[in-house]
Amino acid sequence: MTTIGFETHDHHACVSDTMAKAELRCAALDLRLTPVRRRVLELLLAEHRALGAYDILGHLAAEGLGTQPPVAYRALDFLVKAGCAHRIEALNAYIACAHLGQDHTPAFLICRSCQSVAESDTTLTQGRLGKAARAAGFQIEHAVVEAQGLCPACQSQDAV
Amino acid sequence: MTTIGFETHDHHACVSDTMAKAELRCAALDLRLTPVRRRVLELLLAEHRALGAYDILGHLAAEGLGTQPPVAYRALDFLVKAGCAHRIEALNAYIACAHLGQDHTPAFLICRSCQSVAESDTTLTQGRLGKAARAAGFQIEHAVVEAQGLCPACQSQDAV
DNA sequence: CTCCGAATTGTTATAATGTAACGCTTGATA
DNA sequence: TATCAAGCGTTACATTATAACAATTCGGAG
Repeated sequence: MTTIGFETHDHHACVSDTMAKAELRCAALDLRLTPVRRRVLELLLAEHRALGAYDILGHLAAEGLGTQPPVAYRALDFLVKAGCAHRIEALNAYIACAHLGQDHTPAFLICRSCQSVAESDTTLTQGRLGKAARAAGFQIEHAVVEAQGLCPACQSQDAV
Repeated sequence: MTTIGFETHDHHACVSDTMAKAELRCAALDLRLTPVRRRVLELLLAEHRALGAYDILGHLAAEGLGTQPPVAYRALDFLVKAGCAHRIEALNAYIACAHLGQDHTPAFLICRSCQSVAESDTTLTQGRLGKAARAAGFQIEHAVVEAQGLCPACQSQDAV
């Protein structure tokens, strides 16, 4: 289980690496990473934060890539279905996937102070929730796990 | 860890029991369970399903208890803060708490076919997510755990 | 190469969800 | 009874999301 997001890291490499992986993934799955879709993924990758659909749309509009809501929603839906991005339900927002290529069930750690989001791995059917589901005869298909709180950096700042 | 929601049960008793507990809880906490708030809780309890704010508002309007969105949202916010109801982020909807009186972190099993919702208990800081959070130095304040899939009844029906 | 069909994009309009703000009412209490 | 905080009614608006259809583009079949 690895957590990505709060450590300092080579962000430029992190962005270009992930874009490269996304290219490969889409090619392999015969999905078309069109200019709008590619740009939306870049925008998401540029931050380790969740962005709302209308934030994205603002960037796209500024760059002449689309002005109406469906443009942003379509690109985001594509990226989510392709596994290149995740939707954060608690924020009505989207974030680039930090575990591209691995089949995984994401769990998020969302900082309420700086809005950064870390992506951690979980497994669907193991652990407590899986146990409870089996006991109830419930068949899990998709899980939303989103923890909100304070990231390490913001804990320190609060203490000051 | 107990799961409530998919078993057949004495629903009338389940509703009146929970209303009684809610009365006590609000009295104990010096919170006012006003007519609108009480009615909203009853509406939520009447179903083991999540209801949207505008579903609730529809009922309230039909009963002359309020016609504008803030009426429903205020009552729902009150119930959530009072611990008598939970918000289901993945559905933008609300459900009555099934573990009233126990301090708990709810986890939900949401049937995509019949929309029924079961509430299960989890603990915040134990388990995999807690482990990952501690490893990352993240301090969890609130967790959203929502699994979507098929409840036992709907699994059988699908098989037919 | 050209045409076809499917996928994608452009656009309009609107639906669904959620909140800010302000004034009135009510109920507890000093 | 005067006062004040909490709750409620209402208007108006903000934010998030989608339906529907026309126009365009792309890749492959012929």
